[in-house]
Amino acid sequence: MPELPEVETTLQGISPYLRGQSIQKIIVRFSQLRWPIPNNLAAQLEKQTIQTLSRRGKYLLLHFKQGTLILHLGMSGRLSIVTAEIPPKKHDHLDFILQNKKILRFTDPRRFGACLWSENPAEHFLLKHLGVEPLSKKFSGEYLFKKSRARKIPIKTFIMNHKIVTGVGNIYAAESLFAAKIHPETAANKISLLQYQMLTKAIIRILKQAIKKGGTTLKDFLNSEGKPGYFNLKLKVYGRAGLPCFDCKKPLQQNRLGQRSTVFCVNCQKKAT
DNA sequence: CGAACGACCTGCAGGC
DNA sequence: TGCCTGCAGGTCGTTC
Repeated sequence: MPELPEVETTLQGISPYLRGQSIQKIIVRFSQLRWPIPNNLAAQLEKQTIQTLSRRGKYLLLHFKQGTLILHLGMSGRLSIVTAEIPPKKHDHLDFILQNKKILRFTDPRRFGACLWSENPAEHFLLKHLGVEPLSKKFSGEYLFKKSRARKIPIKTFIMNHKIVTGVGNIYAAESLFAAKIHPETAANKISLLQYQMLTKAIIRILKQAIKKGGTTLKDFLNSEGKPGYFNLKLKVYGRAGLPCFDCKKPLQQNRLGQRSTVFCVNCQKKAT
């Protein structure tokens, strides 16, 4: 489900309910996520106050006086704000019961998500090596150009590497490359500075637009209020293999690239040589 | 160092 | 209806 826009949508949805609230109780129903939820989480956080919230790439961060709770939604994770009348369902692994009686509920069928605690998040192994934020000033065509000179991997794999730039997943990588008219299999070091500048602009524009629309709902993404996002109405290539390209009307092709399905237009997206 | 790929896990669609 | 296969929004860890 979640790439950067979905995580950002989630952050914006839950923040008003969480900021300044203390945690009354934590219920862990199932702790085996990508990494086990720490045993001492409840002892650590009960009666403590969530001061602020933020996002780093696809990670959601809840900041407390003593440290930071790091949440990742994996492929199928979701956070919602519920009340005690709503009984937990099968994959509702974790509840944070707040002072205001609202509950922050973590749901994740595939359990690729994570919930970890760190007293020094900047040095945490999951966050330490993350690259630039695509919506920050550091993200530019020059940056990608420079980082890519020794890289022969396909450009799509390159921009999905979060040590380079964080938060660009399979949907938005495909959409951005279509917008920039770059073939997803082009070697990263064969792409010109000018093309990287176009690509950077496309990524920024598409991510911002997706956030504005509340993210992309394919099967099951719902925001924290249980409402879907509407960016899927704007998708031009993702999920459209075999259907006509919106620009040239030729059928879109689907290849497998770095173990991920990749849809593109052979006609509009040219490989650099 | 970079590249390729297996691994983690459930749910669902499609073929037989 | 049921069984089997393959695929799904992520990304770490291992191996070469």
